[in-house]
Order: sequence, then structure tokens, then C-alpha cells
Amino acid sequence: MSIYDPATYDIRKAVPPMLGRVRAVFIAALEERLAPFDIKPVDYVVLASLANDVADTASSVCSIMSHDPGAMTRKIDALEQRGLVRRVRSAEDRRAIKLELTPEGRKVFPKMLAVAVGVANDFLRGFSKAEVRQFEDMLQRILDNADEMGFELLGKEARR
Amino acid sequence: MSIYDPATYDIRKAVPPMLGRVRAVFIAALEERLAPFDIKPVDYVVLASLANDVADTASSVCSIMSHDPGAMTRKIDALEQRGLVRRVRSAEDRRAIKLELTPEGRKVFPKMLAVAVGVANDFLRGFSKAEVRQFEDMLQRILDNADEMGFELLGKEARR
DNA sequence: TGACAATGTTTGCCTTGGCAAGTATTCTGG
DNA sequence: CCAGAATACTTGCCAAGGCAAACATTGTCA
Repeated sequence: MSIYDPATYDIRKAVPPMLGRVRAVFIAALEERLAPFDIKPVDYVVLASLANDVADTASSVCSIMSHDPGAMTRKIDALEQRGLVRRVRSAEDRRAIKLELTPEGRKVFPKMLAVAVGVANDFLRGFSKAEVRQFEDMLQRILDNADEMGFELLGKEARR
Repeated sequence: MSIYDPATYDIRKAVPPMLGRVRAVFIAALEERLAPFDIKPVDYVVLASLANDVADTASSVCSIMSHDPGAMTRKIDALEQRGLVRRVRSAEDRRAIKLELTPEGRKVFPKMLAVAVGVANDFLRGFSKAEVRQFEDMLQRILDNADEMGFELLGKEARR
């Protein structure tokens, strides 16, 4: 049974366009509140991936963020230049380069995290915790569907 | 009462990062299925805005999509070049330029719409209609919160 | 083991969006 | 009425991502 019908599809209410709008305001808010740190939302996500041990190389950060490897190289160049991130050639796999936060990076990241969490809480004002959990679950179910359809959150080549 | 706490914030599950991922797979799927028409997701949204009478000028399309006016000029140049959209100087307000689909645009758009709705239905497989409605409502509530915080990325006139 | 595929990173080129300045037109307050 | 603000669009310039090619290294398998 289909959810949406082309004849009645409303781009002002349907889930896909709404997702885009909500994401847009999220990023706008994050950008504004991270500005004092001279950090952009994308940079924050890179730092957060490293800080949370969700990724430890450029390529793993790329697959998590679905970001281009070429662009990532340049971004890490900049973050390294600013002394927030360090590159360490891996001993086990000499192709890879381990990434880690510098002491300076570890010091300032918590402030950015606080900002990001603050934005999330502000936008979810009025939601109960149960609702948020339900919301998270629905998002995960969509990702699972995407997964089954072959749209994993990896580079196109990695999909095979 | 806050939803998220920096100490336990998980970027793999929290709403903001999940929104980004879900949107990314949506766009990837849309891009792939629109490729046969040589149309990109952004182009589709422009055409959809015009087809659904949600917008009828470049600026109104911009506010709906939170898109840059400069980029929009170039995009419409291209769509006009391809014979899908037509520019008609407005008689009432001679600053504005009315946009409309050409007969050719009207002819091909339904196929793109079918693709887009198909993607939405595929990704929402397993959702009941009630769940989708609830999902839409939550997204709207977030936009309303953004609104109160001064992040009105959508043109007000476009929402009326 | 030896070709060949795959992975991780980098670089150059191209496309596209963001931003600022400029023009034309309309709106507004004194 | 009219000077200045606001709106609609355009253009040029810059920043950043997407893509492809190149290189080094590792994995696979006949």
C-alpha cells in the first residue's frame, strides 16, 4: 500500500521536502552559533566524529558524512593548519592516515558540542523524550529501507 | 527540560545527524532515478514548485527552497534553454518575472513527479499512514520552533 | 607467488552555491 | 510629491563539493 499518490502529493507537507527544510534550518542555526568559534557545521561534524571515536581516518569520516574524499583532504589540511587535528601515518596499514584531535582540539570541542546539543534541544522544544525516541526510530527505519534498496551511506563505489 | 545532554549525545542516533543522513540517501536515490531525464534533484524541485502553483517567480521559488537568488537565475537560464520553463515579465509588478512551465515542461513533469513520489514511498515502506502523518507533524513542529527562534528560512508569503 | 582488484589519500579541474554589488522598479513615510 | 527603503533580478567573484586520474599500499585468488 502506497503512502503518497502523485495526484495528491503536496510538496509543502510531504516528508522528503520537509526533511530538507528542517535540515536547512538546523544547519543555519548551527552555523550562526558556531560562528564565534570560526567553525562551520561541516568542520564540527568532522571534529565530532573524531572526538566520539566514531571514525579515526579520513575515509571513515567520509563514509559517515557521505563526504567527498578530495574535499576531505583539503578540509583536514585546514583543521591541521589550525592545530585542531593531527595526522599520524598508520603503522598497520601504511595506506591509511590516522586522525586524532590535538590537545587544543580536545580542549575546544566540548564547547562546540554544547552549542550543537543546545541547538538540537531548542529545535525539539515541546517534544517529550518518548516522542524524540520515536522520531529517531522512524529516521532509522528509513535508513534501513534505504539500506535494503542498496543506498547505504557509503560511497557509490562501495555499494557494488 | 532538555532532550539531549552533551555527556551522552550520540551522533549516530540523535535527530540532527540522522536528518542529514536520511536526506542524503533521499537525494542520492532521487538523483539516480531522475538521471534518465537528465534532471537533477534541485531542478526537479524548481519544476515541482511551478507545477504545483506553490511559486510563480524566481524569488518565491528561492524562498521555498532556501536557495540563492544568483544561483537561481543561472538555474532558470538553463531550464529555459532546455525549453522546460518560460520567463514572462509581469505586467503588474515590472520588477518581477513570472515563471511558468512550457507545454514541454508540463508534458514531462508528471513522469518526474511519479519518480519522486516513488522514491518517497519506497523509503517509507512499512510506515502506516498514521505514522507518516505523525512524522510530518513532528517535522512541522520543528519548523514552528525554528520560526519562533527567528530562523524563518521559508518566505512567509510562500506559506500562506 | 604473481597478476589484478581494492583501498586510502592526494591533486587538478569543473560545477554550483553563497555573497556582494549593481540596475530597475515599486513601496513608504514625512 | 519625493527621497530613501525595499523588492526582484542579474552579474562577477570566491569557496567548497563532486569527479576523475594518479600513486602507494594492501588484499585476493588462481
